[in-house]
Amino acid sequence: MSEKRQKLEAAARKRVQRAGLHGLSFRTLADEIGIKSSSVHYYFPEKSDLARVLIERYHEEFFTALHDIASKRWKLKRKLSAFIAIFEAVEARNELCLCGMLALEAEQLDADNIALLGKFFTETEAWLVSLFKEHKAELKTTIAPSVLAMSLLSGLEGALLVDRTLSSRARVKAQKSWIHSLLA
Amino acid sequence: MSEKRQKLEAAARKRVQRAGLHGLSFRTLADEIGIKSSSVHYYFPEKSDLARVLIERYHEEFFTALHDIASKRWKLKRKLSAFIAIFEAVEARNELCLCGMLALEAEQLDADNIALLGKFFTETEAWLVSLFKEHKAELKTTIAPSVLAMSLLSGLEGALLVDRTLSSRARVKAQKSWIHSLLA
DNA sequence: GTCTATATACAGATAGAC
DNA sequence: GTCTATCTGTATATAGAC
Repeated sequence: MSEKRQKLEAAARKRVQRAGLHGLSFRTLADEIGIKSSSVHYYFPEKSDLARVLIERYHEEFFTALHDIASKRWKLKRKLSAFIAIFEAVEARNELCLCGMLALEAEQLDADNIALLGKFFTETEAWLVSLFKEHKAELKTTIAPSVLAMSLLSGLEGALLVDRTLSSRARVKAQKSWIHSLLA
Repeated sequence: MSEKRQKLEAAARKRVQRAGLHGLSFRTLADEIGIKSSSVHYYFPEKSDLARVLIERYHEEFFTALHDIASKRWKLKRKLSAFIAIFEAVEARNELCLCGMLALEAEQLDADNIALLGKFFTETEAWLVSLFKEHKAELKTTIAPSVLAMSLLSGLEGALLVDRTLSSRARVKAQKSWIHSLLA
């Protein structure tokens, strides 16, 4: 992948995680990289092409991190902390989850991209479910793993959103202390 | 309040809860009501004025519902179900929480409106905290009421967002079953 | 690959007549 | 209160030269 393309993707992603897809324009994106907007169209013919690439790349990187965590010989508590740390890092950069942001803009996205978002969420939940099942002995709760997985992911996505309006990090922290209270 | 003004607010609110503030234009809003966009400016000089009114009205109605719930002689479980039902109703209309939607668009809002969003979230959490304290005996958990409150609200906001990409209602349901598992 | 130039559409907002 | 008309800005996208 060319250097320009990489710079474009990085700048676009940061902008989307802060201001949403509609908050990203080809003009300002081009300005930031030092080219003209018509040149951005050379790399991404339409805006939906750019959105698709951003989601796919985010998905890739996110699951690379998840696989890293899963491969470690750690206790459940530490693995979950590492998972939550991904969201803490996003929050520390004053950003939102790319897929969470785009989910809110679903009305403006095409069906393909919405499907990619759905895939991101269900696969993340599936990863959590397998984690909970693998470490079943370390969980002291009767809540079903799938409910736990959905609640944790929803909670983190919502926590980023609420915290943002208050310049706080308390809600992501709350998610962490809630989930930790269920561990042996 | 005039009838036109009321119609405008209702239509604007529905549109924002589906497509966000940027997905609402004075032109299409005017078309829907049967007036011209310049007439919309008569009621709401700038778009931020409309946003402010929408947040304030949503806040009002939301807390009217909360006060109704709090005044009932119900068990905690039933009160929490009624609270969650507010979000289920939003989801059933294929909408998002108005404040959750605007939180994602925070970058485009002015400071006053962001403050109103923060107020909505903290007051809702405070309401939940007082509810948990009032019904302390019905709670079988060591999790602090404030953590519980933040987790539940974040969870519901995030659940609406994730469910939307999957045309599902499973995540709001998961929030309900998670919180119910903590009740005596 | 990148540019200039432009087509086209739509946004928020205002002036001034009625 | 509502209109017509318009200003101004910005967006996506494309054509065609270099």
